Amino acid sequence: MPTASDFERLLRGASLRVTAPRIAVLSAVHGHPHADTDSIIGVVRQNLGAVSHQAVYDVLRALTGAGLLRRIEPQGSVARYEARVGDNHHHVVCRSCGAIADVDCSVGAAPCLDASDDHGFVIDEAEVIYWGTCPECTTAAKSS
Amino acid sequence: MPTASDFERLLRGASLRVTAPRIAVLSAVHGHPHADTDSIIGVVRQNLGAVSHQAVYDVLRALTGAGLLRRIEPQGSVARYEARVGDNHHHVVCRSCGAIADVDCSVGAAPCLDASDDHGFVIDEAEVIYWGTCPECTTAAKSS
DNA sequence: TCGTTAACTTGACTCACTCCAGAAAAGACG
DNA sequence: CGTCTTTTCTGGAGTGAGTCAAGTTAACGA
Repeated sequence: MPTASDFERLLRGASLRVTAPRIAVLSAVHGHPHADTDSIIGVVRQNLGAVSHQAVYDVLRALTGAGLLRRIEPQGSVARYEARVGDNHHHVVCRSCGAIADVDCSVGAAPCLDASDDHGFVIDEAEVIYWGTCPECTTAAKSS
Repeated sequence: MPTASDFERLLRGASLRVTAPRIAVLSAVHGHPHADTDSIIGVVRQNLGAVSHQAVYDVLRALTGAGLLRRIEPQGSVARYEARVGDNHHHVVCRSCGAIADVDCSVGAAPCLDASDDHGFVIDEAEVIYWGTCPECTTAAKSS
């Protein structure tokens, strides 16, 4: 778990101003991967007291734009954020409870980066989402 | 392009009642792949006259549930529907204009279906979204 | 043709997210 | 340190895709 000064360095590295809400948001996302915006707001408020939801939305967008955070939004779910960036990992989503887990790239590096027929598109990223059932829900389904 | 009776057969095959709105929605999605809900409502109304948006939402959900349609919703876009189902194809999305194109599975069959570490999840589907720039936007960017 | 049950209509409502204008704070520069 | 400029934060109103609920209508099997 990085410290506040680590986050400060991150922000400065991205030439972003260092503010308490930003540190708090970074910290919240590091501590709660795949949290939705609402939970993040909750965590930030626990640490800082009153912070407008607007500020959190702003910060999340700024940090996402700067590449410090990654935004993921599986179907049927609200936007979620995570702090693991730059390592091209993917996600498994539970169809039943919506839980999300990280998955590293399966087939070596950049498995599916080449589409068979790209229609002339210039492709720069392949995003993979695995759909399935998480251990808890699998167990629950069996026992019912 | 399938005919109305083809759609009727599809519906009966899924043990769904055959109604005008359903035929119209199926037809609209076949004719306009990757259309968003609003456009679908527009097309359906052109063919049928007044249809409540609720009905279209309902039909879309019923047909998606029955596997007759597939719902896709890339980040930052509203839900879109397409009629190609069961052939495990994927999509390229243009970052700039949001255009969507179909892409067949690149690496033979079910390329990325196995995650390296599945955290105990039972995975049944891998969804791949390629992000890039479509030909039009690439050209536009160059000439500017 | 009749009854059951699924589907459709209408209209209100929710909720994530955005827009706006003004106040406040951060960083730059002398 | 003090001032100036720029960016960020606050609070509140607004937007829009999608959902809920109750009542009516129509499909389809008997």
